[in-house]
Amino acid sequence: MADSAVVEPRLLRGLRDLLPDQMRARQQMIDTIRGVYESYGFVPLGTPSLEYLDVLTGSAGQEANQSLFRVRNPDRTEREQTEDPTERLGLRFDLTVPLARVIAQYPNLPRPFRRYQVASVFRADKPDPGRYREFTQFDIDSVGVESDLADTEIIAVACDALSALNVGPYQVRFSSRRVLNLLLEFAEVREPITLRWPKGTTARHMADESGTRAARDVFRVLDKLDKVGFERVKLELTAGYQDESGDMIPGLGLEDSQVERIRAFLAVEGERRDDVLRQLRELFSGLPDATAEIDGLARISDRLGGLGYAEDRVRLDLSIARGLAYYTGPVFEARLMEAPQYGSVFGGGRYDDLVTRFLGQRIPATGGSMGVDRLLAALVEKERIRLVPSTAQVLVTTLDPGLTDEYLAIAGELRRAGIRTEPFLGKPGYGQSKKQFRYADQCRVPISVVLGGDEKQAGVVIVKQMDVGRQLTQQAGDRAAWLEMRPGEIRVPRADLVAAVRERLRLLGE
RNA sequence: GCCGUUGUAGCUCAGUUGGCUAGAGCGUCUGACUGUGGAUCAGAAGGUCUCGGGUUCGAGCCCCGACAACGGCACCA
Repeated sequence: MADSAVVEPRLLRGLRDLLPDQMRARQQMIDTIRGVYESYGFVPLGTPSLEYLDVLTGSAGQEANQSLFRVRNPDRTEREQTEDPTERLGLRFDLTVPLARVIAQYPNLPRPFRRYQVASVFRADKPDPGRYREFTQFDIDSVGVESDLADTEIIAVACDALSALNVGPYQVRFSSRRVLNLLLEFAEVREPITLRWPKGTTARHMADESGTRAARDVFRVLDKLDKVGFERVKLELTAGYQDESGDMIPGLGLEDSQVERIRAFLAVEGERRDDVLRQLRELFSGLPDATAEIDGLARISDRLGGLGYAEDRVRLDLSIARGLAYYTGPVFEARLMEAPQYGSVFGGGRYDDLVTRFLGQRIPATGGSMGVDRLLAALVEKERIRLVPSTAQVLVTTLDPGLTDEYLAIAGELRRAGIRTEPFLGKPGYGQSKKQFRYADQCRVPISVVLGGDEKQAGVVIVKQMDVGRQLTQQAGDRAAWLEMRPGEIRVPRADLVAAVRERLRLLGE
C-alpha cells in the first residue's frame, strides 16, 4: 500500500456519514420541529462549532472535560497553548453553553430572548449503538424569564413538536431540581459526602477519585433508577459494590434511615399530577420551604392542564433527576412509549446560574433539547418515516441521443411547473433503457417520462408510474411476457405532459 | 477506563493435525437483450488473509505484540 498513493477511506469511530435517504428524512424532521418552535415565536441562532476551552468547561462540572474534542488554535503555537489554557479550543458539546456565552456577549439582545438552534455537537466518549461522537441537537430556550410560565411553555412546545412529528404516543415527565434539594434536606444529607469504598478496593481503583462528593451527587445516582432498579441504587447510596466486570463502585455512605426517606420520596407517584402533589405536600410537611416549591410545580401542572396537555402525555414524576449539575428548577424529559429503548428524546430544565460564569450576574433561563438522531432512529424503526434517497419526482429518460434538447426542454417545463425533475445524465440510447429504469427504481423516483422516436412522431409522451412495476417484479415470469407488460404506463399528448404528471403525483400523494 | 469475543473480497462467511495458484453465496459490472425495472444463463472485476515480529523446509491456520471492530460494565451535561 505504501507505493500506491490511495488513502484508505475511513472515519474515526463514532462518526458517520449521512447518506441521502437518511439526510432527507432528517431534514423533514428538522423542518417540522422548526415550524412548531417558530409557531411559538422562537427565533433562530447560530454559533460556531469551535469555542475556547475555558468557555466550554466548568459549566457541567467535571464530566465535561473528559469527553471534549480538543482543537489546535491556528493563531498560537503548541507551546503557547500549553502555557496559556485560555488559548486552547474545543468542539462544543452542547448548545446551552454557547447560548450562555451569547447572552453575556450581546447585552442588547431583547429579553426575554427566546431562541432555537439546531446543530451538531461533539463528545469524545466511547460510542455505543445509537450513540455517536457527533450528533444533532435541536435546542429551544427562554433566557431572562424568572417565571415558570417559561418552563410551562417549554413543556408545551416539546409536546407540540412530538405530536407534529407523528411519533406515536409519548410522555413528558417533569419534576424540579428544587424539590430534589428539599429531598436532601428531608433525608438529612450533609455536605460534603465522603465516599465509601467496598471491601477489596485497591489503590488503583481509587486513583482518580477525589474522595468526596457534593450532596447533589445523590441525584446522579437517582437518575439511574429506571435503568438499574432500586436495590442497585441503594448500594450506591450506601456502601458501594463491586460490579460484574470487577469494577469498584464507591458508595455515598448514607445511613439506612436516610435511604428509607429517599425510598419514601420515590414512592410518591401516581397517574394524576395533583395526586402526586398532594402526597408530596404530606411527605414534606415538616419542611418550611417546601410549600413554595410545590406551589410552583402545581402552577405548571394546572396551566398545562388548562392548555389541554392531559395526564396521559404530561406526568409529574419525582424520579426525574437528570444528572446535570447546573439545573436549578423544573426539569423535564420526554420518551416515546413505542420505543422506550431509545431513552429520552427530549430533555432539559431550568438553569438560572449558567450565565453567571460569563457575566458575573445571574440571568434566569430554561430550555430543552430534542435529540434528533435518537428520534430519527426510532421513527425509522417504527416505520413512521419513509426513507427516500432522491429528491426528484420525475426522471426524464434519454432513449434517443438525437432528442437531447427535447429531454432538457421537458425537464425545464416540469421544473417551471414546480415538479422536481431530473433528466437521466448517464449514457443515452435505446439500449440503455434497462439501466435508466433501474436507476429510477433504485432512487425511488415515482415517475419516469419516456419519449423515443415513435412517440415523438406520434406527438405523445409516456408517463410511467414506477411503483406499479415495482410490485410486479416480485413475481417471476418469462422475459417476453415481462417485456410486454409495460406496467403503469399511460400515453398522453405531448402538450398535456405537465398536467398528466401533476395528476399522477397527486394520486400518489407526492 | 475495565472485562470478553472476533479480525479472510463491497457484505455474510468457509478454509482439513500447518502443504501447491485462498474459495462460496450475495452484491457490483458486462453480455445474452439499439425500447422497460424482476427472473434466468454466460462471463468479468474485486484479496499484501488487519498490521508487525517469531516458530517452521513451508503460516490464513501455531506463538508474542500492536491496532481495529463488536459485546458487556462504568460514564453519558
